[in-house]
Amino acid sequence: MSEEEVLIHQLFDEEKLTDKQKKIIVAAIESFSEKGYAATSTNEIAKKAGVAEGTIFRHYKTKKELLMSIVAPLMAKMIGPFVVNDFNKVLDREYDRVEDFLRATIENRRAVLIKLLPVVKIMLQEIPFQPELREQFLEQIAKKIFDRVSGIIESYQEKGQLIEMPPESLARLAITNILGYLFTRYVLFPDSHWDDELETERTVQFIMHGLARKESN
Amino acid sequence: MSEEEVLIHQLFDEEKLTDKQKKIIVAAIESFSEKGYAATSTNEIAKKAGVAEGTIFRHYKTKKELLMSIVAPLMAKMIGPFVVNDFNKVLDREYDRVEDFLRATIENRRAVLIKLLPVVKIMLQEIPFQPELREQFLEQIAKKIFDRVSGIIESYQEKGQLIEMPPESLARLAITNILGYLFTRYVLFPDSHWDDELETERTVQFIMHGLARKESN
Amino acid sequence: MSEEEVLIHQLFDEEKLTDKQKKIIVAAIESFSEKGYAATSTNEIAKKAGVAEGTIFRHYKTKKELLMSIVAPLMAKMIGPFVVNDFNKVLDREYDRVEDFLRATIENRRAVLIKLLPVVKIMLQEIPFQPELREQFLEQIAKKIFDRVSGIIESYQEKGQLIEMPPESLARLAITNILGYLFTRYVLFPDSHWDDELETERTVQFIMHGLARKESN
Amino acid sequence: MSEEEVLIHQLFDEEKLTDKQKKIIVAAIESFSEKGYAATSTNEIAKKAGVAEGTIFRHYKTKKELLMSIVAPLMAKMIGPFVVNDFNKVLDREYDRVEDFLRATIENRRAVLIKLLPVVKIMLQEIPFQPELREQFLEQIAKKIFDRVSGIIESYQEKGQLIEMPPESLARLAITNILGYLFTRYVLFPDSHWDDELETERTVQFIMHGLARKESN
DNA sequence: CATGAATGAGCTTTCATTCAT
DNA sequence: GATGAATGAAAGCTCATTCAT
Repeated sequence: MSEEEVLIHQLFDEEKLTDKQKKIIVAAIESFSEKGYAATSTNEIAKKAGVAEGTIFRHYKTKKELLMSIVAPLMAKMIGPFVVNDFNKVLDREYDRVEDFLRATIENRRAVLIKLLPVVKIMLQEIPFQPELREQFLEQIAKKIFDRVSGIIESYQEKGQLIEMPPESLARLAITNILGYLFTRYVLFPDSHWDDELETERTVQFIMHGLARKESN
Repeated sequence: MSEEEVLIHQLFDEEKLTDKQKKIIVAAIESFSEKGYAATSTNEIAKKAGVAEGTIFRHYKTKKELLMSIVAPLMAKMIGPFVVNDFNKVLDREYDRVEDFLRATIENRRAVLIKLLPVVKIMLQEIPFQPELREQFLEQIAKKIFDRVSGIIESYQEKGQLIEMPPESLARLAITNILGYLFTRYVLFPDSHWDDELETERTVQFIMHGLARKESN
Repeated sequence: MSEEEVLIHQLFDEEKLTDKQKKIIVAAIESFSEKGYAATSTNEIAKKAGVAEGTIFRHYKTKKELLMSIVAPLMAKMIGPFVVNDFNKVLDREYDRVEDFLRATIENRRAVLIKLLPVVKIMLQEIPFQPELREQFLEQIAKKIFDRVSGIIESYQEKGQLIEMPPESLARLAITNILGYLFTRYVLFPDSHWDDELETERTVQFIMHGLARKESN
Repeated sequence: MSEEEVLIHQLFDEEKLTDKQKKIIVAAIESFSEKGYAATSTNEIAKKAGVAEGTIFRHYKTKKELLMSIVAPLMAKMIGPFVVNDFNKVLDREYDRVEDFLRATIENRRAVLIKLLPVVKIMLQEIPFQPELREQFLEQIAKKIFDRVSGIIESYQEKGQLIEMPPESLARLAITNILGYLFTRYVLFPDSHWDDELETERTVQFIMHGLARKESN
């Protein structure tokens, strides 16, 4: 299975797509992520996909609908692991210590990010300009993840592993660092040399203990 | 002085702009940040600025040149405080403790960000698509800031205030958190209720000590 | 078949043109020859052709490509009769005397000129400004015709019918007179009264004997 | 006096032109002859002339008026030698033989053509598209020259030097050959190697005796 | 289903011309 | 007289979308 087919498969696992549809999606993802949604013409997508321009509009009423059909499944994917019903309990059992939970989360999100990187780029680019997308993202994705993470954090607080601070603030800080790390690693400087394991560990340790030297240690 | 004039003044302090040019710049910033560069037509900018479309092209040979004339000065502004020659020494004296340095830096960058927020949005949006911008940003801005912050961190490490870790990693973590905070505060959720002083303090404390509860306390 | 269809057929005999394409070509020829290439707008051509402006650019990437698509086949037509492989031999047999060859050539070129007159005008107008056209014309058309005519002249010289003079100079003089005649007749003063047969004969006689009165006759 | 000043002086001998006006004229001639009237912008002329665009329109109400102000004096120049009142008599006396008259005319027109070549090009280019120019040229220039040449020819006919044929036809043939020669020499192939004296002589001999070999010689 | 020619609104840019300075 | 900023119409060209085949 080629890399593109993996991407398609990741995004549209259950949906039935014709062969041409897949080609259109792949071409659109490539062009949108390279040049931006507004700067990509449907003609260009059609050529890259090897289909007639009319074929695009047979499957997607408008260019925007094509965009949405790409980005929407990504949102579902992103929220996925956090909305499994008994996520908390599972986590509680699986990861006794916050560090382990963080490490696992980073690895988990990293896997998704790498595979879907172009689609993630498209989503981030278009969120500011597509109110529909923005709303969907903020209320359905960001909020849910945020709430769930807050819940998890609370449970760790109850176990006395985390400092006393409103869980929302802790969630913000934790999420910022995980996403900041992945963003720096894969979007800003993908070409630098990275020792992933080491840098992950540093990020985890930083989240836990900050960067102040402990005098008494 | 209106808010717009402040923005213009902040960006183009030394440059001499005609009245029409200012109007064009203000209109372009507004439209670009609202709808994106590619989705904004020069016709729209002209109307909003109250000038003829031809007037835009008298001052800026192309639409892209107009974009660049807006974003380039921002870059200079961003890098400004970090390239003052003896920044390190000043800081060493002024801020004995890392916390104070962090707090001051957050406040300092916050001021710039608030005033130039729309331009910052434009820059972030277009960096992925304008290779010229991207290169300028990465090599001239990001790298310089990164190096300078690394230097500052080293000096605090030498004073024994920071943990032993490659300064570059520490710099990444610190910058991520400051920008992540400002981004969340002003770009993602500008409309939420924020207790700025408190949240700044939390961010600083987090950077210093992480979010693990200290057993010995 | 209308006059326009004849023109189109003459130029694009083997090519397959859609109906709209034919209309565009006809309209472009008309406008270009009347107002000149640079002074004709694509909007005007579209209106005259009864198609949308976009349709023009679907078939021809640029306005210049439209021009070239009109003029290029003319060049092929012009060179046509001179590049038939065994042209010389045929001529040798067919026209024993130079006079007969001249007369036949004038009639032959006249027929092409009349049918394609507007296109000829366009070509002559644009040769000085389109380097591509100029080069193509000089090297591929003018040179070939010139060489072939020189060859023919040489064969008549060998038969003792023409004076001793470098064939190139003779060719220049002969061609100048034939084209000069046709140009005067059809381009400069098409509306004067012309006795074509008589004037052709005069031209032929002039080319042969000049305009000096033969004292000894 | 530079080459440009010579050109200006040749065209506008008696007129009083300001320094800026001269620069405008020179720049316009250069651009018009290189790119064509319609394809030359006033902005381009202004830049090449080193004046403000407004200055052009201070001297010439429209772009077309600028064109006319360049081409009109050329027409006067062209007709010049032919309208001197007693041209015929002078010629009769000066050039007893037709050959000498032809030779002198070629040399005379050659001098004008070389100096004013760019302006001649402009005129030839624009005659088909500027009705005003066309009319002026045909009725005032071509006709007058034609008539005068016909007259001269008649006088040579009366002296028994030229064959019996309507003088208009003879005039057409003679003019065609002189212009055809000069056009080939200076416009079509200015860069070829030319032995001017020899080629002139050949042209004269051809006009006189044609290119048929005289059996009795 | 798929095509691709056709559309016409809209795009960026250029133009000749005006006019306050 | 000279300037050059300003104009807005018009230029060449692109676009998302439609529809007959």
